[in-house]
Amino acid sequence: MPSRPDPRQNELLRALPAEVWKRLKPQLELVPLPLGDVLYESGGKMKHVYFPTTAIVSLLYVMEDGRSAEIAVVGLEGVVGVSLFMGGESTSSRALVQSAGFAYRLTAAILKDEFKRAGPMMHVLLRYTQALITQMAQTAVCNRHHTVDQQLCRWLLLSLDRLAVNELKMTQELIANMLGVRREGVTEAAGKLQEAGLIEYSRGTITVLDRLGLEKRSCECYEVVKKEFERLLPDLIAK
Amino acid sequence: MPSRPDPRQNELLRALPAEVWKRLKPQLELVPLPLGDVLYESGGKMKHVYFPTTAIVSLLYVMEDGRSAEIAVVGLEGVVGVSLFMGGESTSSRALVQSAGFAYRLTAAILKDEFKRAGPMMHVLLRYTQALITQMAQTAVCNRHHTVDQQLCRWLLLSLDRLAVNELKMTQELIANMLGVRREGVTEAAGKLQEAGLIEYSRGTITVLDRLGLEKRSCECYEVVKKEFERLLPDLIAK
DNA sequence: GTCCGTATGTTCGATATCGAACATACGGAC
DNA sequence: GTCCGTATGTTCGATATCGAACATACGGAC
Repeated sequence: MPSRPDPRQNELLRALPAEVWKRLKPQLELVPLPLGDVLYESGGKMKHVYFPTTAIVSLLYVMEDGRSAEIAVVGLEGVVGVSLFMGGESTSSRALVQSAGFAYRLTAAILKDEFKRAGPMMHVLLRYTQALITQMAQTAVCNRHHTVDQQLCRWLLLSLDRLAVNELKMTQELIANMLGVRREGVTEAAGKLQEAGLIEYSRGTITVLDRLGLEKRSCECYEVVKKEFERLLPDLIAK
Repeated sequence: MPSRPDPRQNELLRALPAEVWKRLKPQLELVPLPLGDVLYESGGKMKHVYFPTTAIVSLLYVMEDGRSAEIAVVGLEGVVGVSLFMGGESTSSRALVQSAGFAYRLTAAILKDEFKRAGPMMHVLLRYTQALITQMAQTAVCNRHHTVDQQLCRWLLLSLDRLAVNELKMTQELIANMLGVRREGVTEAAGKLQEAGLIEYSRGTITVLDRLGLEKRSCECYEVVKKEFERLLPDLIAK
């Protein structure tokens, strides 16, 4: 893990005006997020919201029979725990650390107080939630219509966008759980991508060699989500 | 279509305290929503939000190749156009009238003004959005793991919950578009349900005979979504 | 350097869904 | 009552994914 990161690496925190930032900065608590850590369990009460800087967190739904599927992925562009300020206190999904790193967190009480001011923080959070909704909707469509090959490309790209490096610490088994397919399916799809020279992998590490190539092989879902984030988030500061 | 309905049939409007209601009531415009009407097109600018009373609206994503999938369904328990107050102004999905009826609408400007007061209306809308997020997440998982048979049950139940009657005006072709599967798949699944005595249908009308039976055949997804709505929405008024 | 746990690779039959083509029959318009 | 558009029914080969079983081989611990 890298050394103590700047909280402002998180795009939402960076978007806050100085006045708000001054108020919140002392309340932020740095937490290391090791791979596999569970930030929220389905149905559990949320005590914090997390603003990742170098970590990536998957929002994962686990079914009664143990099968699972990723609903969305959150990195430095977002926040984990939107249901806290939306009013639910809990979600029906699990928040799982997909890539180790750091995050800053705020307690539920402090976040809700700040949200209630109905100022810049609220606007930033709501706008991000809107982008998250798009990602979830796109996941639903992608699950319905696209092949494992395409989905793997989409997934790699979405993860990559939330990291500073082009290397993912991830086994095929874990990716399979995220995509909600068999491990063998991922092996096959990843094999094709490696053969095509787009990625390289071995035992828990995937290196992306040709990002553009991945984008070409991916379904439209990646582009749609990315563009929506770009549309909603760049002018955060102006709000 | 039934005669002029009471706007308070819509659960979100009903949840508003008298003071807010007095302010908004004169601004509400009754609109008939005929089957197949498109309230928003993907990417289009939203001019209104719609509070259905007797109509049902599908949030549908249409892909480049024309294939589609439903992301969520909205009826008297909700509102169409959450991205308007979330900050996006538009969504990447289409809002399609799935069952004819009525809705009341507010202009974007009036809704945003009311939202900005950060009062009961805001809380009601955010809480509903949280429930909508659950529905979308569940759709993603359901698309990944469940059979067409199960999904048809889930879909019928979700639609039924948003209607006053146990009869749906819907062709199998349209249901197929919603579920994102072939029409033949729906014919087969519906055939099984009819044979089992759970539903009865002919040329664009589906009557549910045995609701409990449908629930038994459905995947867990229906229950999860329903319970989350019940958890989030009954205490709306207390907020 | 060796061993062993675990990540990755391969194969095969089963199954759900697809895509296309065509058949049937309901029910409103006339 | 007849006609015809359209909703529903049926069949068949193709394909993606599943589920299970087993093989291979990397790389850290010792």
